[in-house]
Amino acid sequence: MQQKTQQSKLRQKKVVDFHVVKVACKECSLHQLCLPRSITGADLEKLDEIIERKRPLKRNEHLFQVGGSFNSIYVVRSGSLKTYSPTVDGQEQVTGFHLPGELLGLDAIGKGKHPCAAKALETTSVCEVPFEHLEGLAQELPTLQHQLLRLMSKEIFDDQELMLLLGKKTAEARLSAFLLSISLRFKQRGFSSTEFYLSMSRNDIANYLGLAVETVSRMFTRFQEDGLIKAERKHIVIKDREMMQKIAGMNDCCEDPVDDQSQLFV
Amino acid sequence: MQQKTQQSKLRQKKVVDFHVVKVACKECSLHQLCLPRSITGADLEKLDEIIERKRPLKRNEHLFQVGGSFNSIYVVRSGSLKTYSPTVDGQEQVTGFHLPGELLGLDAIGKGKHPCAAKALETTSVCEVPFEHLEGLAQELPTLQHQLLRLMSKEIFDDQELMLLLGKKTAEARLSAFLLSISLRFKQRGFSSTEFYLSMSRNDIANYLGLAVETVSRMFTRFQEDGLIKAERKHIVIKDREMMQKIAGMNDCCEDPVDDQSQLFV
DNA sequence: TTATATTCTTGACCTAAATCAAGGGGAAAC
DNA sequence: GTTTCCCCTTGATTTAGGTCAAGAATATAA
Repeated sequence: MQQKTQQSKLRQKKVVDFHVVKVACKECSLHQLCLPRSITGADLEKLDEIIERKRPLKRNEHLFQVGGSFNSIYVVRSGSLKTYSPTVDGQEQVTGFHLPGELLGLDAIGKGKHPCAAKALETTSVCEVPFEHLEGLAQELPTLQHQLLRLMSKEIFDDQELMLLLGKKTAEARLSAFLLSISLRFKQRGFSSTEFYLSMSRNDIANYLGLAVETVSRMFTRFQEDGLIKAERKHIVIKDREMMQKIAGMNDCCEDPVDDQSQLFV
Repeated sequence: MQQKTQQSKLRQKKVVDFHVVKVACKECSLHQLCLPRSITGADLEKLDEIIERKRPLKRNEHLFQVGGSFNSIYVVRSGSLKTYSPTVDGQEQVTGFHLPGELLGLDAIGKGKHPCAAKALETTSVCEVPFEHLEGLAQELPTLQHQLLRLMSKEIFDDQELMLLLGKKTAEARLSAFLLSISLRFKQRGFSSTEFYLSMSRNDIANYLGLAVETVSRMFTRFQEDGLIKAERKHIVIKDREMMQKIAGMNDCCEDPVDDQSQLFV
């Protein structure tokens, strides 16, 4: 009861709508992660105005489909999604996983159409940021323009890391690097970096890493035997991070300190 | 003589400097490829002002080194470069090839340092675009901001295509896709799409595609035997594009019509 | 020009991971 | 509760492509 009243107060003049629940950015638990520090006050309200919160997606629901027209970028608030595109032979290719605080849709700006589909791996809520508005706002706010460019640059950089993984690394290095990457991303969002829940199936992981499911499964088993991790179904515990980094053949750059400026909205 | 006088006229009040030869954008042969159509007149002059032309690089000279601080993005005017980063085991990983009209350095915006090095594959000239100035200008010119975002998005999209290649395709599909990609890029720049010169070594190609040199060599041989291409050292002729597309397992999207808006500067 | 070093090609062999095949265990549906 | 289906694991076998080795062609240096 008490809580309800508080929430109402916070929502202030906003219409309560059970389908599109609006929660202002400054009330969001991920606020400090999400916005450039320098954006505050009036600017923050401007941002807040253009952002829409969609009703949560259920598992396996799509956020957008391949070829769908691009209007917005999305930020994961809770839950997780995978993006994937169809290949010629009717298979699907998983192109990425998106955890809370991470963006989707940047690859669609160029063509104005989504080159991949996005599907929720669990119950997931996202913020929708209409791109035209965002562009307009970036025109006014240099910090925001800068942040946007940085974010896209980071995406390019990350993709290149993954290319390296796919092109040159063994199955065991790939899985190790994958787990460490997930671990790091959870850590950056303030979650445990040693213990987490993998919302995606082994199949999705294999697909993403360019391996067969069987290979991934075998690697999980081997990592457990070697005492590197504890894996009970989707619940993972990293036990020997040091060793896993060695196996992954990590560049030092992957251990860079968390960059607070790395996110835009949540 | 006549020509010289003309050039002098065109260069107008600019100081002639043999180290940094300045040539205005509107005089550049690649002008129409390079600039968004809507940028003209006074805006074009603003752009022109911030761009620096560096003296040409000789083969094997570096444009920038790994870890070098990021100040500018670069556009290839003629020649070509490869970008590569060092791996843990002291090897190098080729992350891309850059043909005339293409950009380098977008992956460095995020961290402010170059995550890869860029080396000329032949005598190469580039335009240098100081990033701070570009950002400032994009703040004034919405078209430019938009163009910049589009370009970065395209880079993300292209990287994802390559990830797919590296993760799922056979050696023969990789090489076929590579050759078709080069062919398309030459075409977009107004060169022949069926006959071209590969400035990079087999080694670089193999590295880039995540294959052994020997495998690449064998594939070249096989493609010739099958009458798909004619390859005499680095001179390549595409003889059966249709079949190569089949082998590459191309998504239809790769045959998209040329997008004039795809470039920024040259 | 000859000498030396790359870069490329080809062949023989081997290994990492794919494929094929068969069970086992949870979660969702009835 | 029981059934169904999907996801995961494990084992046996195959294969694409890596590695090793050697020679040919071309480029670079002397």
